[in-house]
Amino acid sequence: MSEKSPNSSTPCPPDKIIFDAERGEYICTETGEVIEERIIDQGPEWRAFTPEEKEKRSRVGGPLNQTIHDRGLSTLIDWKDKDAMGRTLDPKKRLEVLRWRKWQIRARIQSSIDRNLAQAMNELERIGNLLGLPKAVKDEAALIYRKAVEKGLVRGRSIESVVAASIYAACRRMKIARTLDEISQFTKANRKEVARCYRLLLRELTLDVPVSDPKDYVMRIGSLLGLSGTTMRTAAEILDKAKGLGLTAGKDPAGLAAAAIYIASLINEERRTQKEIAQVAGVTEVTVRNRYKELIQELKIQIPNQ
DNA sequence: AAGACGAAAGTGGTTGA
DNA sequence: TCAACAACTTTCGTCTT
Repeated sequence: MSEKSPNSSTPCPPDKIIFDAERGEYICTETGEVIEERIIDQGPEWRAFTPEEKEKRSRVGGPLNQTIHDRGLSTLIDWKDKDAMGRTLDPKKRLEVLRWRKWQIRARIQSSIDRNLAQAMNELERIGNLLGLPKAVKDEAALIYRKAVEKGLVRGRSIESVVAASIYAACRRMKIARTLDEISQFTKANRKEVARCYRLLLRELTLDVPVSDPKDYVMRIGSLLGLSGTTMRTAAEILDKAKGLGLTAGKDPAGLAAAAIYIASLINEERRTQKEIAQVAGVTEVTVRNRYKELIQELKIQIPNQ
């Protein structure tokens, strides 16, 4: 699916390629092109300053960032000063229980953010992969989510829905066209909830997100339908003109893109049915038809028959 | 038989009082 | 908080290829 390969045909002088260890990508300093991503860092994920430390931390078991999740089975120490049989505890025992409680609460607070993040990253990775998102988008989403956790926005909301909202926000910012429906499809949370979280993120984190452009959808819809570059370019031109005439305001960008694709497919004799296009665009045929009708009318586009 | 078209009623979200 | 409203969906009947 990905066209990116380490030895792609694009000329990029070897001395211009640098390795970005943070992101795990090889990047060309000339063009900014990502040569290869998902490089596995073979080194340890910790630093040791003394030989003893190194000895102590040698790797056994999984990596440090594995998800640690208590599955809701963590022990709770009751606030009542009774033992399991319901008897009142003697004063000495009481003090001891008090210490346990304090210790436990502290440990939980300290690890709660980490645990939350670990679970969220798991979830993010899962959804991101199902949607086929590039690493850069997942990173952006992770960053947004982390900020949300730090601001305490996740409290009272499900991790899943906030993760989904972060992904949506990241997609919007990176101009990767994905609808809310597509993203919430892989989540237990419904679209409404994800949308609400998304708006919350925008407001609380003051993310600036560019207005979604129907042209962003053209590429994806086009390639999903196996259309030629010419057709996609035609569709983009149609959308540009439509924008100039102010036809795009308040309309579903996916629907507009679908209609533009439909028209372009007719012009370039790569005909696809309205149903096919509507399906991959995530709108109905009716919407495609309505946009189509508006576009050819307002732009005075002639469809060559046959 | 499948696709295109359009009308009518229903739905969820935004806006403005 | 509620009602009006625009955009979109669902459903269905008709016409065209």
